[in-house]
Amino acid sequence: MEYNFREIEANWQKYWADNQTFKATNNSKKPKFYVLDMFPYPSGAGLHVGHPLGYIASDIYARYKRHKGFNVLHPQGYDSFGLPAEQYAIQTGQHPAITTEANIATYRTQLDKIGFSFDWSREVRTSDPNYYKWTQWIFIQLFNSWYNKTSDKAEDISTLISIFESKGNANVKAASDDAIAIFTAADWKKYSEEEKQTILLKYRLTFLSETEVNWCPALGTVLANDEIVNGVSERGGHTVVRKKMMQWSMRITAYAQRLLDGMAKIDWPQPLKDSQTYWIGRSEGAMVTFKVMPNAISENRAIKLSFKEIEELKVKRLNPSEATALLWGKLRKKKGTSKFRANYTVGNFEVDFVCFSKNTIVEFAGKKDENARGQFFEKEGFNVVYTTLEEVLENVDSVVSKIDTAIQFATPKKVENSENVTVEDLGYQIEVFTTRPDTIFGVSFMTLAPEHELVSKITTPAQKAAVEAYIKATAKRSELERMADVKTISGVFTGAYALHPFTGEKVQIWIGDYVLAGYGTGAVMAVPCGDERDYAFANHFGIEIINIFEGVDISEEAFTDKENSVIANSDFLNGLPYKKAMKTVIEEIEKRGFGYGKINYRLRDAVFSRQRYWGEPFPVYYKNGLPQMIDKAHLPIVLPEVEKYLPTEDGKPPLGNANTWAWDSSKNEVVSTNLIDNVSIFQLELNTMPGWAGSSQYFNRYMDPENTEEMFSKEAINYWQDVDLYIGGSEHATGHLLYSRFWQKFMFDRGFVPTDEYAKKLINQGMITGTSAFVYRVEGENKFVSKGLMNDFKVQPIHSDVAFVNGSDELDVEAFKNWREEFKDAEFALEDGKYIVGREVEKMSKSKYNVVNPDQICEEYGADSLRLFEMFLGPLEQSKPWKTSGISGVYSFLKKLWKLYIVNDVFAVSEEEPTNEEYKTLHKTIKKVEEDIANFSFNTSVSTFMIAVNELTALKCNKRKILEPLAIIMEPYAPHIAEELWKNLGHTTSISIVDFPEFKPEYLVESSKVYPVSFNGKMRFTIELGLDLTVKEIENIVMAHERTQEQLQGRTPKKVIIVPGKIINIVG
RNA sequence: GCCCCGAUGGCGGAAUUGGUAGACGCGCUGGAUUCAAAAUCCAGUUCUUUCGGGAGUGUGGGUUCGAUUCCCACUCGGGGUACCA
Repeated sequence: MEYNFREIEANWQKYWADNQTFKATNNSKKPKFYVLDMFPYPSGAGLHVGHPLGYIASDIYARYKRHKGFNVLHPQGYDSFGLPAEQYAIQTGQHPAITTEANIATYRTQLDKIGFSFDWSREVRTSDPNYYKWTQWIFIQLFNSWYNKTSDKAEDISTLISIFESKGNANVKAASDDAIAIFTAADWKKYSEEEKQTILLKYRLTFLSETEVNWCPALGTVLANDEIVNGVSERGGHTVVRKKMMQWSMRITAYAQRLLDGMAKIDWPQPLKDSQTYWIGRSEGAMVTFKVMPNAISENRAIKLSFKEIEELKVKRLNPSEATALLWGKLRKKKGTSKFRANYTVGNFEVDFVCFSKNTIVEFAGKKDENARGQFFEKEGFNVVYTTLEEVLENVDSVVSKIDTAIQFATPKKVENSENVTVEDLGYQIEVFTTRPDTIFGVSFMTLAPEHELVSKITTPAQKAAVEAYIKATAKRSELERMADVKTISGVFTGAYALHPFTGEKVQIWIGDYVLAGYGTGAVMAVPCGDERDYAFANHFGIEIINIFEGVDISEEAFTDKENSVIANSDFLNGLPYKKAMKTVIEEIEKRGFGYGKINYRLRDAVFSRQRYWGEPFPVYYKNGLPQMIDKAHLPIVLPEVEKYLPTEDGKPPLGNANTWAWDSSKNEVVSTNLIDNVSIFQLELNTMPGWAGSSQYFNRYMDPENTEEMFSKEAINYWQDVDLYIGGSEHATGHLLYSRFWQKFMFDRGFVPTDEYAKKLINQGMITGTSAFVYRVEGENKFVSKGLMNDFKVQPIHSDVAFVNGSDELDVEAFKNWREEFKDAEFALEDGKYIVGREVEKMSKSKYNVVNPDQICEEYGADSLRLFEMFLGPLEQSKPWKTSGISGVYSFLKKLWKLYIVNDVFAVSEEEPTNEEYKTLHKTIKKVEEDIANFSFNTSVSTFMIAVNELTALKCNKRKILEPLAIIMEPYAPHIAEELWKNLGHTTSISIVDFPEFKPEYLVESSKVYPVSFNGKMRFTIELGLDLTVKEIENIVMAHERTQEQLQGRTPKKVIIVPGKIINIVG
């Protein structure tokens, strides 16, 4: 009776499928256990041996837990939306759904051959409308929510509306867009529905905003930071540029602190937690406001805007509302001193129209603004004309005449400064965020990002040309150039000064591209003595460097060791160490009112729109430019058919090609785009969702995947709760694994899920790399020399397919010759009659001809061998190279195991009582394997099995009481052979849920120990002694031993250390 | 630059709280079986040696009776991230 793995494995795979052996029920008396794998993206290349590594580990764990009496949920599915299928569609015209379906079929066949205990009845696919219905539903929930910082959780938008209705927004603490105008309850009630919606959009957890995005022209889409590698796209390696676009964003920043805090209660790998912590980038510090000194600018105030502002305002100007367009049509004709500008900024505020030479602002506010905005304009001496959109639409000419009257009487405001020069004080202020407010007395200059909105306003005439040239030069530099060249120090003085808030001294204001517009406020207070970049900048431009550290020499470099700093030369901070100084200075800043303590996060809100076809469509249509959610009852909004998968000619996303992509709001259905009338039929959103949308809650959908009424029932989520073990790659550290935590917290806040962390334990499996094979071609000849001879020639290494190479690195020359036409007639220089290849460990890839498929291995050695070998390779979390030749070890182990159950070529076990020695082997194996599974140390379990089988073979053990439990403990690792043995042992049901054998320590009790005897820590010989001996007795025996005397050569030992049961060490 | 992980025979790796370094397997060497091959089985396999031993876990130092394991400094390799104020 041979071990016929092909037959055995095919039979049991069929049995499991036919009997739904691994189907999990949503109610059981057993305790639950949820084992999850990161579901794969079904690529066209299929699986290579690296992919199943994590699945095998999780499968072992799941199978083990079934033996231990748990109701195990172990599902699998496909993350089936994504770029490759779409790229393929663009090239071939094949619908991505078709190629995806085919790829999934291949994956399924490959996975089935490995014998996983997945509950396939729960399969999900992110591209299935029945699945993405719920992705759309979550999107709507996010849209209908805001983050209340007071209750520190997401709440329904209705709670925000009721606050607005009763108190306005002045006291609302929310995660929201910056600079939302303050309004009262009365204001709110007067706002039109459109205005209300516009305001609410600034608070919603998913919101539309004009964001600077990573635009990849070659792919025609926006990419997230984690989709960009070294400045180019991860897929395809195309150039990426910055571009402004109207995009959906997710307010993940609202959860920054909770995402940090949550890590304390989850058992995830520390490096992964570290990288999330770094990505979130919490820094504690303070916001400090510096006043800009009044300048001697006498030019007109119609200062050119920075390019950032121009970009922003351009969009507004290009898409004016009807009323704005109408009024602008009139005002734009005014020239000279009556010249107006539309959508301009004054101070920190944006106004609808402004005429600087006449100090006149026109606002669509209806009435005078009593808040900061109105007060600022008043202080600045602006004359504000208030009008409304309705008024303009009704009678534009009367509004124009009102404005004419206003500018007739207006005069520019003049103020006196200390130097008695007539200047304009525009009340500009620069806000900075700093993590070192304790060093504020060391500030000797400030630097603004070139894109900072104040740059254009504060620059003096003398510096104007230089500043503009610098801004232009910076704008031209690509991200790549800026990244490649961080050492060059560049910047320009604006000519303006700020006032130091404590000392009142003049501080130069510079611009420099080392300050990033996108982080903090886009401005820094520069402390050269305490910051390397500030130091380099000051040094380069000859700016003063003030030393405010006690006993530190800063003549060569900045002193950045904050923990060991003591402040000096700083008024009330003198003598204080870092922490105390921080606390003191923040208190003082707050007391004096020019700043406050603040925690800043590096984490940005996540852009959620992709200009792609193959992704989830948004359940959104647009009415008067405002997004409207489609009711849950009408979901899913199914991805429309398009003729071309490329962006449209006018630059719209691929969905712009769809003919049937409009929403009929009365019939509640998707209709032809020709019918759009903006009355009841509207344009649907053209963007699709990013790759991480579908993967952010899939683990919860597995709990109740067939549910058509809810994403999952309350009963299901309350039963399964969360994932007990999650296995997948660490490459998702700052992508999927962060976004899914964010969504889970949101779902928790809104009461949909019972826990705010969805995975208690996470393991990152390491990568399996390939072992590439190289042949060496003599340059200019069609001749290959064996590895040992290559030094005698000038050779060029060429990848050979690893299939042609055996375990001894010997090349099958004939197979290689037949591989490609050009090698047919090649000459081969051998050594000892063999051609030896060179070997190198590289990532598995088609182009390196080092890919090994699991199917090949299953065909040749069987799934059980593959499973054992993948585990045997090394620690799960470590990356390790694959070498097929090694598999013969586990293969012959399985054959040996099989033979234990065979007597005279027939299946037979003896009912005889096992010997103590046989029991000892069994129980030490049980003990070790259970410990190994608990530690995810699957590689050592495989060794343990080998040792057990070797020992039992040596003992010629054929006893049921040993071999039956052995089959059970083998089952998680090698389920097919275990099932077959179990059946042959006379059982009629699957082995998969029988109880795991109980470990009995009494079989491992020893009466003696082979002690190592060391001299000065070096082991010299061993001696077997009874474990019941006392320390004194041991010492007497050892000291009397002839080998001891030999080692000591007459010396008396200084000390004898005896650890009973462990070692004996003689020092002397 | 910063953060993280790693380094043990020809190779993958083992040594769970500091206690016999190299388990288990591959490969290799020799042998048995065979007409031969495959398969299987047996023995050997860290280096070195004058066969008594001696050295040895990336390098240098430290703590300890004892260090692959703990501490300090460094070298090399892999991964992540990047002018974050």
